[in-house]
Amino acid sequence: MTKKAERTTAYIIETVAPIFNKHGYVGTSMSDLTEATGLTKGAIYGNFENKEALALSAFEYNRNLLLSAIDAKLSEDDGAMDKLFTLIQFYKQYDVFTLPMGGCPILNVGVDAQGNNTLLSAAVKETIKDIEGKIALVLENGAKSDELHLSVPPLQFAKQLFTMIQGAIAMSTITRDRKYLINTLTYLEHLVKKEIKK
Amino acid sequence: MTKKAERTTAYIIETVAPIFNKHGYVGTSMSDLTEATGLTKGAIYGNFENKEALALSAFEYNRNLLLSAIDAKLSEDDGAMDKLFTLIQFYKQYDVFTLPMGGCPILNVGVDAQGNNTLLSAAVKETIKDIEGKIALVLENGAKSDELHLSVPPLQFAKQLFTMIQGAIAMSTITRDRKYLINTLTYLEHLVKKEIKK
DNA sequence: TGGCTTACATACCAAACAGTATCTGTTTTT
DNA sequence: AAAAACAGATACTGTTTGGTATGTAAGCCA
Repeated sequence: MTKKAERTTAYIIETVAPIFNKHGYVGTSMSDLTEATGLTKGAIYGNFENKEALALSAFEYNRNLLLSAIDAKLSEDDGAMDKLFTLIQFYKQYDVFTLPMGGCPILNVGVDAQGNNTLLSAAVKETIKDIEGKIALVLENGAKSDELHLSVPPLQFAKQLFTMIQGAIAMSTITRDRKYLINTLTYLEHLVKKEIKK
Repeated sequence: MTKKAERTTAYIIETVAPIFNKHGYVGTSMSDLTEATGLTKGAIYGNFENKEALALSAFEYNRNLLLSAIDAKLSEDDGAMDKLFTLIQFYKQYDVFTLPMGGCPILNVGVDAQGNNTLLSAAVKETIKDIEGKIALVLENGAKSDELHLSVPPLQFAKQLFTMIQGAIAMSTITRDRKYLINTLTYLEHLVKKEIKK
Protein backbone atom coordinates (compact mmCIF):
# COMPACT_ATOMS: atom_id res chain seq x y z
CA MET A 1 0.00 0.00 0.00
CA THR A 2 1.15 3.51 -0.76
CA LYS A 3 2.30 5.60 2.15
CA LYS A 4 0.09 8.29 3.54
CA ALA A 5 2.25 11.20 2.43
CA GLU A 6 2.46 9.90 -1.12
CA ARG A 7 -1.29 9.87 -1.40
CA THR A 8 -1.51 13.33 0.13
CA THR A 9 1.13 14.65 -2.26
CA ALA A 10 -0.77 13.24 -5.23
CA TYR A 11 -4.03 14.63 -3.89
CA ILE A 12 -2.54 18.08 -3.47
CA ILE A 13 -1.13 18.10 -7.00
CA GLU A 14 -4.39 16.96 -8.57
CA THR A 15 -6.39 19.53 -6.67
CA VAL A 16 -3.98 22.38 -7.14
CA ALA A 17 -3.04 21.88 -10.79
CA PRO A 18 -6.16 23.42 -12.33
CA ILE A 19 -6.01 26.37 -9.94
CA PHE A 20 -2.44 27.28 -10.83
CA ASN A 21 -3.24 26.78 -14.50
CA LYS A 22 -6.27 29.05 -14.37
CA HIS A 23 -5.03 31.88 -12.16
CA GLY A 24 -1.31 31.80 -12.83
CA TYR A 25 1.58 31.58 -10.41
CA VAL A 26 1.31 34.93 -8.63
CA GLY A 27 -2.45 34.87 -9.06
CA THR A 28 -2.64 31.77 -6.92
CA SER A 29 -2.16 32.23 -3.18
CA MET A 30 -1.32 29.53 -0.69
CA SER A 31 -4.61 30.21 1.04
CA ASP A 32 -6.43 29.51 -2.25
CA LEU A 33 -4.75 26.12 -2.11
CA THR A 34 -5.46 25.35 1.53
CA GLU A 35 -9.07 26.27 0.91
CA ALA A 36 -9.33 24.04 -2.17
CA THR A 37 -7.57 21.07 -0.61
CA GLY A 38 -9.09 21.38 2.84
CA LEU A 39 -5.55 21.00 4.17
CA THR A 40 -3.41 23.44 6.10
CA LYS A 41 -0.22 25.15 5.07
CA GLY A 42 1.69 22.82 7.34
CA ALA A 43 0.47 19.89 5.28
CA ILE A 44 1.34 21.48 1.96
CA TYR A 45 4.77 22.72 3.03
CA GLY A 46 5.43 19.28 4.49
CA ASN A 47 5.04 17.79 1.03
CA PHE A 48 6.55 20.54 -1.11
CA GLU A 49 9.60 22.67 -0.55
CA ASN A 50 7.92 25.92 -1.56
CA LYS A 51 5.28 27.47 -3.76
CA GLU A 52 7.41 27.29 -6.87
CA ALA A 53 8.11 23.57 -6.52
CA LEU A 54 4.41 22.96 -6.09
CA ALA A 55 3.57 25.01 -9.17
CA LEU A 56 6.14 23.06 -11.15
CA SER A 57 4.68 19.72 -10.03
CA ALA A 58 1.23 21.01 -10.89
CA PHE A 59 2.32 21.94 -14.40
CA GLU A 60 4.04 18.59 -14.88
CA TYR A 61 0.85 16.86 -13.85
CA ASN A 62 -1.21 18.70 -16.46
CA ARG A 63 1.50 18.25 -19.02
CA ASN A 64 1.50 14.49 -18.48
CA LEU A 65 -2.26 14.35 -18.91
CA LEU A 66 -1.86 16.15 -22.22
CA LEU A 67 1.07 14.10 -23.49
CA SER A 68 -0.66 10.85 -22.54
CA ALA A 69 -3.77 11.87 -24.41
CA ILE A 70 -1.71 12.72 -27.48
CA ASP A 71 0.16 9.43 -27.29
CA ALA A 72 -3.12 7.57 -27.02
CA LYS A 73 -4.55 9.34 -30.05
CA LEU A 74 -1.41 8.80 -32.10
CA SER A 75 -1.44 5.06 -31.45
CA GLU A 76 -5.09 4.54 -32.34
CA ASP A 77 -4.51 4.15 -36.05
CA ASP A 78 -1.81 2.57 -38.17
CA GLY A 79 -1.32 4.94 -41.09
CA ALA A 80 0.54 8.24 -40.69
CA MET A 81 -2.27 10.12 -42.41
CA ASP A 82 -4.88 8.63 -40.11
CA LYS A 83 -2.76 9.46 -37.08
CA LEU A 84 -2.63 13.09 -38.18
CA PHE A 85 -6.36 13.30 -38.73
CA THR A 86 -7.05 11.72 -35.37
CA LEU A 87 -4.76 14.28 -33.76
CA ILE A 88 -6.55 17.12 -35.52
CA GLN A 89 -9.84 15.66 -34.38
CA PHE A 90 -8.51 15.61 -30.82
CA TYR A 91 -7.56 19.28 -30.97
CA LYS A 92 -11.01 20.15 -32.28
CA GLN A 93 -12.23 19.18 -28.82
CA TYR A 94 -9.20 20.55 -27.02
CA ASP A 95 -11.28 23.09 -25.10
CA VAL A 96 -13.43 20.43 -23.49
CA PHE A 97 -10.37 18.23 -22.91
CA THR A 98 -8.54 21.03 -21.08
CA LEU A 99 -11.60 22.27 -19.22
CA PRO A 100 -10.97 20.15 -16.09
CA MET A 101 -7.36 21.31 -15.98
CA GLY A 102 -8.34 24.95 -16.29
CA GLY A 103 -7.36 25.58 -19.90
CA CYS A 104 -4.33 24.88 -22.06
CA PRO A 105 -1.30 24.51 -19.79
CA ILE A 106 1.12 25.35 -22.57
CA LEU A 107 -0.57 28.64 -23.35
CA ASN A 108 -1.47 29.62 -19.80
CA VAL A 109 1.76 28.69 -18.06
CA GLY A 110 3.86 29.60 -21.08
CA VAL A 111 2.56 33.15 -21.18
CA ASP A 112 2.29 33.52 -17.41
CA ALA A 113 5.79 32.30 -16.64
CA GLN A 114 7.36 34.10 -19.60
CA GLY A 115 10.27 35.98 -18.10
CA ASN A 116 9.10 35.75 -14.50
CA ASN A 117 9.73 32.10 -13.76
CA THR A 118 12.70 30.29 -15.30
CA LEU A 119 11.82 26.79 -14.13
CA LEU A 120 8.24 26.88 -15.33
CA SER A 121 8.98 28.43 -18.69
CA ALA A 122 11.74 25.89 -19.30
CA ALA A 123 9.28 23.10 -18.54
CA VAL A 124 6.80 24.55 -21.02
CA LYS A 125 9.44 24.80 -23.73
CA GLU A 126 10.36 21.19 -23.13
CA THR A 127 6.72 20.15 -23.48
CA ILE A 128 6.41 21.97 -26.77
CA LYS A 129 9.52 20.23 -28.03
CA ASP A 130 8.03 16.90 -26.97
CA ILE A 131 4.80 17.40 -28.86
CA GLU A 132 6.53 18.71 -31.95
CA GLY A 133 8.77 15.65 -31.83
CA LYS A 134 5.81 13.29 -31.65
CA ILE A 135 4.19 14.91 -34.67
CA ALA A 136 7.48 14.96 -36.58
CA LEU A 137 7.92 11.24 -35.92
CA VAL A 138 4.56 10.47 -37.46
CA LEU A 139 5.47 12.55 -40.50
CA GLU A 140 8.86 10.94 -40.83
CA ASN A 141 7.42 7.43 -40.75
CA GLY A 142 4.75 8.44 -43.21
CA ALA A 143 7.40 9.79 -45.55
CA LYS A 144 9.55 6.67 -45.20
CA SER A 145 6.65 4.41 -46.06
CA ASP A 146 5.78 6.67 -49.01
CA GLU A 147 2.39 7.40 -47.52
CA LEU A 148 2.92 11.12 -47.77
CA HIS A 149 5.37 13.56 -49.28
CA LEU A 150 6.89 16.58 -47.55
CA SER A 151 8.38 19.63 -49.20
CA VAL A 152 10.06 20.60 -45.92
CA PRO A 153 11.78 18.55 -43.17
CA PRO A 154 9.36 16.68 -40.87
CA LEU A 155 10.23 18.74 -37.79
CA GLN A 156 9.67 22.00 -39.62
CA PHE A 157 6.29 20.89 -40.89
CA ALA A 158 5.41 19.68 -37.38
CA LYS A 159 6.34 23.07 -35.94
CA GLN A 160 4.22 24.89 -38.50
CA LEU A 161 1.26 22.65 -37.82
CA PHE A 162 1.58 22.97 -34.07
CA THR A 163 1.97 26.74 -34.32
CA MET A 164 -1.33 27.01 -36.14
CA ILE A 165 -3.02 24.70 -33.67
CA GLN A 166 -1.68 26.76 -30.80
CA GLY A 167 -2.97 29.88 -32.52
CA ALA A 168 -6.44 28.39 -32.60
CA ILE A 169 -6.12 27.52 -28.92
CA ALA A 170 -4.94 31.02 -28.03
CA MET A 171 -7.74 32.75 -29.93
CA SER A 172 -10.48 30.53 -28.58
CA THR A 173 -9.31 30.86 -24.98
CA ILE A 174 -8.87 34.63 -25.18
CA THR A 175 -12.21 35.25 -26.86
CA ARG A 176 -13.93 32.27 -25.21
CA ASP A 177 -15.24 31.39 -28.66
CA ARG A 178 -14.69 27.77 -29.65
CA LYS A 179 -15.41 28.57 -33.30
CA TYR A 180 -11.78 29.63 -33.65
CA LEU A 181 -10.76 26.13 -32.62
CA ILE A 182 -13.21 24.32 -34.85
CA ASN A 183 -12.80 26.50 -37.94
CA THR A 184 -9.01 26.53 -37.82
CA LEU A 185 -8.71 22.80 -37.26
CA THR A 186 -11.19 22.08 -40.01
CA TYR A 187 -9.07 24.21 -42.28
CA LEU A 188 -5.90 22.44 -41.15
CA GLU A 189 -7.54 19.14 -41.99
CA HIS A 190 -8.07 20.24 -45.56
CA LEU A 191 -4.64 21.86 -45.68
CA VAL A 192 -2.85 18.71 -44.55
CA LYS A 193 -4.81 16.68 -47.06
CA LYS A 194 -3.91 18.99 -49.91
CA GLU A 195 -0.33 19.62 -48.89
CA ILE A 196 1.14 16.23 -48.06
CA LYS A 197 -1.29 13.52 -49.11
CA LYS A 198 0.05 11.41 -51.94
CA MET B 1 -0.30 74.41 -22.51
CA THR B 2 -1.41 71.12 -21.06
CA LYS B 3 -2.11 71.04 -17.39
CA LYS B 4 0.33 69.44 -15.04
CA ALA B 5 -1.88 66.52 -14.06
CA GLU B 6 -2.61 65.63 -17.66
CA ARG B 7 1.07 65.31 -18.38
CA THR B 8 1.57 63.28 -15.23
CA THR B 9 -1.30 61.00 -16.15
CA ALA B 10 0.18 60.45 -19.60
CA TYR B 11 3.63 59.89 -18.11
CA ILE B 12 2.29 57.31 -15.68
CA ILE B 13 0.47 55.39 -18.42
CA GLU B 14 3.49 55.34 -20.72
CA THR B 15 5.78 54.18 -17.96
CA VAL B 16 3.41 51.65 -16.49
CA ALA B 17 2.05 50.08 -19.68
CA PRO B 18 5.03 47.81 -20.45
CA ILE B 19 5.24 46.69 -16.83
CA PHE B 20 1.63 45.58 -16.65
CA ASN B 21 1.97 43.93 -20.04
CA LYS B 22 5.07 42.01 -19.03
CA HIS B 23 4.20 40.92 -15.50
CA GLY B 24 0.41 40.78 -15.68
CA TYR B 25 -2.18 42.39 -13.46
CA VAL B 26 -1.59 40.58 -10.18
CA GLY B 27 2.10 40.25 -11.00
CA THR B 28 2.44 44.02 -10.96
CA SER B 29 2.38 45.71 -7.56
CA MET B 30 1.75 49.36 -6.90
CA SER B 31 5.25 49.63 -5.49
CA ASP B 32 6.64 48.31 -8.79
CA LEU B 33 4.90 51.27 -10.36
CA THR B 34 6.01 53.91 -7.85
CA GLU B 35 9.55 52.65 -8.29
CA ALA B 36 9.37 52.81 -12.08
CA THR B 37 7.72 56.20 -12.24
CA GLY B 38 9.63 57.78 -9.38
CA LEU B 39 6.29 58.96 -8.08
CA THR B 40 4.46 58.07 -4.90
CA LYS B 41 1.23 56.22 -4.44
CA GLY B 42 -0.46 59.51 -3.62
CA ALA B 43 0.44 60.76 -7.08
CA ILE B 44 -0.81 57.66 -8.84
CA TYR B 45 -4.04 57.38 -6.88
CA GLY B 46 -4.60 61.07 -7.50
CA ASN B 47 -4.68 60.36 -11.23
CA PHE B 48 -6.35 56.94 -11.31
CA GLU B 49 -9.24 55.59 -9.34
CA ASN B 50 -7.62 52.27 -8.56
CA LYS B 51 -5.22 49.63 -9.82
CA GLU B 52 -7.70 48.15 -12.26
CA ALA B 53 -8.46 51.49 -13.94
CA LEU B 54 -4.74 52.08 -14.33
CA ALA B 55 -4.21 48.64 -15.86
CA LEU B 56 -7.06 49.24 -18.28
CA SER B 57 -5.60 52.58 -19.37
CA ALA B 58 -2.23 50.91 -19.75
CA PHE B 59 -3.68 48.22 -22.01
CA GLU B 60 -5.57 50.79 -24.06
CA TYR B 61 -2.34 52.71 -24.53
CA ASN B 62 -0.53 49.66 -25.90
CA ARG B 63 -3.55 48.69 -27.95
CA ASN B 64 -3.62 52.12 -29.60
CA LEU B 65 0.06 51.85 -30.44
CA LEU B 66 -0.66 48.55 -32.13
CA LEU B 67 -3.78 49.66 -33.97
CA SER B 68 -2.07 52.81 -35.20
CA ALA B 69 0.83 50.81 -36.53
CA ILE B 70 -1.53 48.47 -38.34
CA ASP B 71 -3.49 51.39 -39.79
CA ALA B 72 -0.28 52.98 -40.97
CA LYS B 73 0.86 49.78 -42.67
CA LEU B 74 -2.52 49.19 -44.30
CA SER B 75 -2.55 52.66 -45.83
CA GLU B 76 0.96 52.48 -47.28
CA ASP B 77 -0.06 50.75 -50.49
CA ASP B 78 -3.07 50.99 -52.76
CA GLY B 79 -3.80 47.43 -53.81
CA ALA B 80 -5.48 44.97 -51.45
CA MET B 81 -2.86 42.34 -52.14
CA ASP B 82 -0.05 44.78 -51.39
CA LYS B 83 -1.76 45.82 -48.18
CA LEU B 84 -1.88 42.20 -47.07
CA PHE B 85 1.76 41.60 -47.84
CA THR B 86 2.80 44.75 -46.02
CA LEU B 87 0.79 43.59 -43.03
CA ILE B 88 2.47 40.20 -43.11
CA GLN B 89 5.82 41.92 -43.35
CA PHE B 90 4.91 43.99 -40.30
CA TYR B 91 4.08 40.88 -38.28
CA LYS B 92 7.39 39.31 -39.27
CA GLN B 93 8.97 42.00 -37.10
CA TYR B 94 6.22 41.97 -34.51
CA ASP B 95 8.61 40.84 -31.77
CA VAL B 96 10.85 43.88 -32.16
CA PHE B 97 7.81 46.11 -32.54
CA THR B 98 6.30 44.87 -29.27
CA LEU B 99 9.59 44.77 -27.39
CA PRO B 100 9.25 48.30 -25.93
CA MET B 101 5.73 47.52 -24.76
CA GLY B 102 6.77 44.28 -23.12
CA GLY B 103 5.42 41.79 -25.63
CA CYS B 104 2.14 41.28 -27.45
CA PRO B 105 -0.63 42.96 -25.41
CA ILE B 106 -3.33 40.80 -26.96
CA LEU B 107 -1.61 37.58 -25.99
CA ASN B 108 -0.28 38.71 -22.63
CA VAL B 109 -3.31 40.56 -21.33
CA GLY B 110 -5.71 38.20 -23.06
CA VAL B 111 -4.31 35.14 -21.33
CA ASP B 112 -3.59 36.92 -18.06
CA ALA B 113 -7.03 38.47 -17.69
CA GLN B 114 -8.86 35.38 -18.94
CA GLY B 115 -11.55 34.77 -16.33
CA ASN B 116 -9.93 36.91 -13.64
CA ASN B 117 -10.60 40.39 -14.97
CA THR B 118 -13.79 41.13 -16.89
CA LEU B 119 -12.91 44.68 -17.97
CA LEU B 120 -9.49 43.80 -19.32
CA SER B 121 -10.55 40.69 -21.16
CA ALA B 122 -13.47 42.55 -22.74
CA ALA B 123 -11.03 45.21 -23.95
CA VAL B 124 -8.83 42.54 -25.48
CA LYS B 125 -11.75 40.91 -27.26
CA GLU B 126 -12.71 44.31 -28.65
CA THR B 127 -9.17 44.83 -29.94
CA ILE B 128 -9.19 41.48 -31.68
CA LYS B 129 -12.49 42.34 -33.32
CA ASP B 130 -11.00 45.66 -34.47
CA ILE B 131 -8.00 44.06 -36.13
CA GLU B 132 -10.04 41.32 -37.75
CA GLY B 133 -12.36 44.01 -39.07
CA LYS B 134 -9.47 45.96 -40.56
CA ILE B 135 -8.18 42.89 -42.36
CA ALA B 136 -11.66 41.92 -43.51
CA LEU B 137 -12.16 45.38 -44.98
CA VAL B 138 -9.03 45.04 -47.07
CA LEU B 139 -10.21 41.67 -48.32
CA GLU B 140 -13.68 42.95 -49.08
CA ASN B 141 -12.38 45.86 -51.11
CA GLY B 142 -9.97 43.57 -52.90
CA ALA B 143 -12.83 41.25 -53.78
CA LYS B 144 -15.04 44.11 -54.95
CA SER B 145 -12.34 45.42 -57.27
CA ASP B 146 -11.76 41.89 -58.55
CA GLU B 147 -8.17 41.97 -57.33
CA LEU B 148 -8.59 38.74 -55.41
CA HIS B 149 -11.13 35.97 -55.00
CA LEU B 150 -12.30 34.45 -51.74
CA SER B 151 -13.88 31.05 -51.23
CA VAL B 152 -15.14 32.13 -47.79
CA PRO B 153 -16.58 35.43 -46.47
CA PRO B 154 -13.99 38.19 -45.87
CA LEU B 155 -14.38 38.19 -42.09
CA GLN B 156 -13.95 34.45 -41.88
CA PHE B 157 -10.77 34.55 -43.93
CA ALA B 158 -9.53 37.45 -41.81
CA LYS B 159 -10.17 35.47 -38.63
CA GLN B 160 -8.30 32.46 -40.00
CA LEU B 161 -5.37 34.59 -41.01
CA PHE B 162 -5.23 36.43 -37.71
CA THR B 163 -5.51 33.16 -35.78
CA MET B 164 -2.43 31.81 -37.52
CA ILE B 165 -0.54 35.03 -36.96
CA GLN B 166 -1.47 34.97 -33.30
CA GLY B 167 -0.27 31.36 -33.14
CA ALA B 168 3.11 32.44 -34.44
CA ILE B 169 3.20 35.22 -31.84
CA ALA B 170 2.26 32.84 -29.05
CA MET B 171 4.88 30.25 -29.99
CA SER B 172 7.67 32.75 -30.42
CA THR B 173 6.95 34.50 -27.15
CA ILE B 174 6.61 31.27 -25.17
CA THR B 175 9.75 29.72 -26.61
CA ARG B 176 11.55 33.02 -27.08
CA ASP B 177 12.40 31.82 -30.58
CA ARG B 178 11.62 34.31 -33.33
CA LYS B 179 11.93 31.59 -35.96
CA TYR B 180 8.32 30.65 -35.26
CA LEU B 181 7.31 34.16 -36.23
CA ILE B 182 9.41 34.32 -39.36
CA ASN B 183 8.71 30.83 -40.66
CA THR B 184 4.98 31.00 -40.07
CA LEU B 185 4.62 34.42 -41.67
CA THR B 186 6.72 33.42 -44.61
CA TYR B 187 4.41 30.46 -45.05
CA LEU B 188 1.34 32.67 -44.74
CA GLU B 189 2.76 34.89 -47.46
CA HIS B 190 2.89 31.96 -49.84
CA LEU B 191 -0.48 30.67 -48.63
CA VAL B 192 -2.22 33.98 -49.23
CA LYS B 193 -0.66 34.21 -52.64
CA LYS B 194 -1.81 30.74 -53.62
CA GLU B 195 -5.22 30.93 -52.01
CA ILE B 196 -6.68 34.27 -53.02
CA LYS B 197 -4.52 35.86 -55.70
CA LYS B 198 -6.23 36.11 -59.03
C1' DT C 1 2.28 89.52 -6.28
C1' DG C 2 -1.46 87.73 -3.53
C1' DG C 3 -4.44 84.03 -2.65
C1' DC C 4 -6.81 80.19 -4.15
C1' DT C 5 -6.47 75.70 -6.20
C1' DT C 6 -4.55 71.71 -7.64
C1' DA C 7 -0.97 68.15 -7.62
C1' DC C 8 1.90 65.35 -5.24
C1' DA C 9 4.40 63.50 -0.84
C1' DT C 10 4.19 61.51 3.73
C1' DA C 11 2.62 58.43 6.83
C1' DC C 12 -0.40 55.31 7.79
C1' DC C 13 -4.15 51.34 7.66
C1' DA C 14 -5.96 46.54 7.88
C1' DA C 15 -5.63 42.54 5.26
C1' DA C 16 -3.19 39.21 2.80
C1' DC C 17 1.18 37.36 1.53
C1' DA C 18 4.80 33.23 1.70
C1' DG C 19 6.92 30.67 4.90
C1' DT C 20 8.10 28.18 9.52
C1' DA C 21 8.72 26.39 14.39
C1' DT C 22 6.36 23.68 17.39
C1' DC C 23 3.25 20.50 18.97
C1' DT C 24 0.01 16.59 18.63
C1' DG C 25 -2.18 12.80 16.78
C1' DT C 26 -1.68 8.98 13.62
C1' DT C 27 0.79 5.53 10.91
C1' DT C 28 4.12 2.26 10.47
C1' DT C 29 7.50 -0.84 12.05
C1' DT C 30 9.37 -3.98 15.27
C1' DA D 1 1.14 -3.88 21.81
C1' DA D 2 4.95 -0.64 22.39
C1' DA D 3 8.37 2.37 20.19
C1' DA D 4 9.86 5.01 16.68
C1' DA D 5 8.85 7.70 12.80
C1' DC D 6 6.10 10.59 10.43
C1' DA D 7 2.26 13.51 8.79
C1' DG D 8 -0.42 17.27 9.48
C1' DA D 9 -2.71 21.10 12.49
C1' DT D 10 -1.98 25.33 15.07
C1' DA D 11 -0.26 29.55 15.69
C1' DC D 12 2.88 32.66 14.57
C1' DT D 13 6.78 35.35 11.92
C1' DG D 14 8.04 39.58 9.23
C1' DT D 15 6.91 41.56 4.88
C1' DT D 16 4.15 43.31 1.24
C1' DT D 17 -0.30 44.12 -0.56
C1' DG D 18 -3.86 47.85 -2.39
C1' DG D 19 -5.72 51.83 -0.74
C1' DT D 20 -6.37 56.44 1.93
C1' DA D 21 -6.40 60.65 5.09
C1' DT D 22 -3.80 64.34 5.80
C1' DG D 23 -0.15 67.53 5.08
C1' DT D 24 2.61 70.58 2.04
C1' DA D 25 4.43 72.75 -1.88
C1' DA D 26 3.99 74.00 -6.47
C1' DG D 27 1.15 75.86 -10.14
C1' DC D 28 -2.08 79.18 -11.82
C1' DC D 29 -4.99 83.15 -12.41
C1' DA D 30 -6.51 87.75 -10.77
